[in-house]
Amino acid sequence: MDGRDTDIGSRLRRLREARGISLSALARSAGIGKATLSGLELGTRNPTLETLYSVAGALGVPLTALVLEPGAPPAEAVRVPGAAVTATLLEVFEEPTATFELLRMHVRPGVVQHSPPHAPGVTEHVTVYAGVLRAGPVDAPLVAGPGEHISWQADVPHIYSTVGPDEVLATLLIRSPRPA
Amino acid sequence: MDGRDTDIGSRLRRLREARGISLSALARSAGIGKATLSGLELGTRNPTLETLYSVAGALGVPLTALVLEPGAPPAEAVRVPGAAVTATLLEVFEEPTATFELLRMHVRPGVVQHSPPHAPGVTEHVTVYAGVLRAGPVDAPLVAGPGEHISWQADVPHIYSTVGPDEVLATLLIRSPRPA
DNA sequence: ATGGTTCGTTCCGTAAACGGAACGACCGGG
DNA sequence: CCCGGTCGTTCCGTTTACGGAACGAACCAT
Repeated sequence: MDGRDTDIGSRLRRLREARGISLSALARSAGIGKATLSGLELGTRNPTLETLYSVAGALGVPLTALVLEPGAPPAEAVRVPGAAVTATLLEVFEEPTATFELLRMHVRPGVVQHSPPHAPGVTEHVTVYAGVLRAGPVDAPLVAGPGEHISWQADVPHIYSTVGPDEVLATLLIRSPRPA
Repeated sequence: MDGRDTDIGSRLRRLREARGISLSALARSAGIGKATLSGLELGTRNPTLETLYSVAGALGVPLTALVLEPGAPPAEAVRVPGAAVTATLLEVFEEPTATFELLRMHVRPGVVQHSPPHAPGVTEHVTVYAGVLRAGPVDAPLVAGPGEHISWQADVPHIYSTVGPDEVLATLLIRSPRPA
């Protein structure tokens, strides 16, 4: 019953420590008591919605960042039946010279996904979060582990697959130059 | 102060009535009191996280469906007073070994943003969409143009600034290793 | 009419989330 | 050594969210 609260507690503590601010300081800027924040991070409290809004606001994150459910399926998932890759479009940027699509990408192990060539000049940029990804042109694929970033020209046939048994989680950025 | 609660209340009532179930029935299946649910829908209560989980579960919706405004503007921008950088959190990834925060970042020209060091091991990864960005450790900043990607260790003081008169648009990925 | 059912709200005692204060631990500076 | 400061936790009185019960209203069948 308190498992979820503990989840939120540890997630909250990591978010706070990632910013390098103290518990006292965060409590102060959030306008809540240190006891409240401490108990929240330790999972010994069942926070009120108002409290959650306060800390989320002080951290500068949306409330959903604190209450993210691990098992919740992403609503916008684009799933090609039987394919290795599932992608969720995060945002699209329309720039004068190009269009950018930022996606979150899952790659299931054991399958090699072939992708047809895109329009000329299109490049793909992947930042790997988890697992090891092998991706790129079919004749010259690249490999990237957690935290690494790879790019390639996508106007030729290219592939996505995992290296090893683990699922790959990454962000995929597709840059499509605007036809002049 | 209760504006947000009212928001959740009316959204909850809509979700319930869309399913054609009564307040009493939902309270029963959620295992909470009718008084609690009534007050929640009317916006006269400040619900506990546990209560929200119960209701969301009984409705068969993720918790974010109650908390997130579907048509809400991306009003999560984090603005440091008088600073050059405005960032919007796109997503948070919780991995066994690290936490990733993916942000969309704007950098205004003409100002140099100084950022204090983060926790040890934190790295930042930027993919530039538009403009030219100069960022990284204060003593060794990196430069990236559109489509380019740079990374650096963020556990030392670092800066963000533009090169040239144009605003910079980029994605910022912050990787915070989980303390072992 | 009348009894039985369910509706959503309000009342109320209890459990617990809240903030302030005190605590020991830790850290430079004098 | 001994401060003054900050750290995160714990203690404690106050506030309040909780569920059970009671309420009036609406509805239906007899």
